[in-house]
Amino acid sequence: MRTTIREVAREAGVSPSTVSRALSMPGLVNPVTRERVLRAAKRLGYEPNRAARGLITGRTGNLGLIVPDLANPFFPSLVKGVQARAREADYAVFLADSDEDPAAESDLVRVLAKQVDGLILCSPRGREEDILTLAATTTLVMVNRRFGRVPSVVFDNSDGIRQAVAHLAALGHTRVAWVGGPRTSWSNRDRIRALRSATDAAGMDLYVAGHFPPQFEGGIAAADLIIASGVTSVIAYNDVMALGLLGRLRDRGLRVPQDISVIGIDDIQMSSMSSPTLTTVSLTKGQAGRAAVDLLLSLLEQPDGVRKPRRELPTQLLVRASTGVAPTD
Amino acid sequence: MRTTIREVAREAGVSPSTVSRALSMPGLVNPVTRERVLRAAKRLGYEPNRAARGLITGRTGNLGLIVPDLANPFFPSLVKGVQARAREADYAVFLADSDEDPAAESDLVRVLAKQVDGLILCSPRGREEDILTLAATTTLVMVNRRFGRVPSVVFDNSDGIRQAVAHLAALGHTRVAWVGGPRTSWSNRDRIRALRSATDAAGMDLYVAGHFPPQFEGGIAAADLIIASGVTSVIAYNDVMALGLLGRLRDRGLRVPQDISVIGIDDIQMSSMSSPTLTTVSLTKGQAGRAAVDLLLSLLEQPDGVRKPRRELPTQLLVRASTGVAPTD
DNA sequence: CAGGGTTCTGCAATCGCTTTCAGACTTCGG
DNA sequence: CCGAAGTCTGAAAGCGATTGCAGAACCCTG
Repeated sequence: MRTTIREVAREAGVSPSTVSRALSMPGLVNPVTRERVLRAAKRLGYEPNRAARGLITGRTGNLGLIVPDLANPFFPSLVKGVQARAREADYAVFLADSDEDPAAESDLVRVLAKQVDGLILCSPRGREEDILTLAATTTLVMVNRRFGRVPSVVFDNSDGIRQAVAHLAALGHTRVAWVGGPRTSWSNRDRIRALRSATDAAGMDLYVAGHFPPQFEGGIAAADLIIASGVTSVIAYNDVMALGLLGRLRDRGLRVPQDISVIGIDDIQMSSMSSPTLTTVSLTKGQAGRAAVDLLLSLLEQPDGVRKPRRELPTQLLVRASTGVAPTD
Repeated sequence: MRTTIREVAREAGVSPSTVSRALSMPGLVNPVTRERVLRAAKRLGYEPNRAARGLITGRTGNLGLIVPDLANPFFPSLVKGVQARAREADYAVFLADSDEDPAAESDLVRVLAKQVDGLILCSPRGREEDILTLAATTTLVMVNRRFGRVPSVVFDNSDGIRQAVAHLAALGHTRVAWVGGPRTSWSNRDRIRALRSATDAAGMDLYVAGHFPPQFEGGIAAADLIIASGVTSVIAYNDVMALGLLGRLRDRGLRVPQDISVIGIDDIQMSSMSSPTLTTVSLTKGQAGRAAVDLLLSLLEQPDGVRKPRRELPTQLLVRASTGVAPTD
């Protein structure tokens, strides 16, 4: 049986109210009594029952985190960041994986929303209206997507991509291809927009190779188009796809980076282990998780008073072995 | 404001008790009234307050899942399995990542244990006594580790490793090396034991290359030892290490599998994407997650009545490109 | 039609905590 | 030395659900 507040009260020779106050609003209680209460609590190993507290305060002390696919190495890092920051703030985290299924996602959200104080949502493709409805009833922060007045944490894709393009230009490349992710993904749209303006500014030719699933297979599927297009460099929607690309390019007999340079986005662990190691736009995924929690918590404290409910995190090009000077033909 | 049971009661023209019963113990209530209640509930979008329910029933409807490192690709798969199965059973999952730190882990456990009905613990290196203490106060299932009477879900390492050794033997190998994981890891001990008996039975020489961190770097670090040992085949503690090994072997100028065959354990996504693709002992990680939840739930239902609180999941050698016939010198 | 048994429903207690309100005790200025 | 202000503490009322108990209504049998 767990010890309750009454037992602590009895042990300390005070009333339950005093125990409650001693624990959660010190200063309202005489230092001497408080000390006595605290000692009694420790002696009995007392931990307040969160359900009971939540029942009356209306807060659960829990956060919800919804990701589309934990198998995508981008997300574990994010989750770790969320985890760590939430723990520091004494919140526990409910994790749900929607398996890339928007329908499952809204179910999840509905169930989860009741049990948490706030929600962190990575839903690159969920319908905007669904999200707006949700935002109206729950405190929520979106990650990797931005629209309307919904609080969000995103990466500065433009800057990272600008760096990538500058890098390629410096290496003498004039033709670059884009291997696109899902058509409906916000990041994908954001990134290609950034890429367009960067290549325009640099006077480079851009070849866009449609939309592919954001997985290894997507990169494989794109490779032959890329080869046929005759570009000397390619930027992929994410690292996993870039790795797929790398594999298929090699199978087709091309050498990276001598024949073609490849850049990814994300900086997942594996990208420093591939051969060649992958040049990539590094995203601070853990920080994004922490930032999302921070934003969420401040939103919870002052529902309207948050001056800037949008955070944009810096990105950084990481040059590794998959990019080199453009082939001279 | 959320709708409460009283409002539903009023809407349906019955008492709160009846609403409660209609929802959670149908059969105890007249079909006609029940129908009326259900419609009222749906109309009002009623969802029972879990905290309130938990307060009286003593159950939270939550499960806790503690993993050592979400960045290790083994775990996301496990988490997904747990997730999915828990959701089916209408449980939500608290996830905590201990960052491979046993101290942090026990804190986590303490906090989490209060908020869940049961705990799934992946703690390959936690102290046995800590776990026993925990098991005494909480319903818990361990994954990937077995000792005492603590309920557990593990993989049949012996069988997988036997398959791997048989495969190597069939290819003509007579000398095999083991690249070990953490000294204190239960799986590591279990696997090397299995390997010893398999190589003995097959009359093969076994070279054990100490202990390495279970990461890519660990595999890299082991590679030179392996080369120096003169074996023609090697089995690594896990896929990530095997991939590290692959990288370093290539850098050293060895061809896989012509000069040396490499086998991993886990079957992480990346192992089918490497070059060469990795032969590996495949573990059904998702199933393990589901099995852990199943076991936990049955334990919760009948604390003592579970006939076999240990599950062992099958393993299967997956032959890919990193193994080939032994070099003839 | 009386009496016993079912079936269904409502009342009220309760889970463990927070919080309002009022009372008890101090302190202090006049 | 009295009253006002200030400081602590306790009693009690909930939060929103579940559930034991008892009463009401109905069924059936003899």
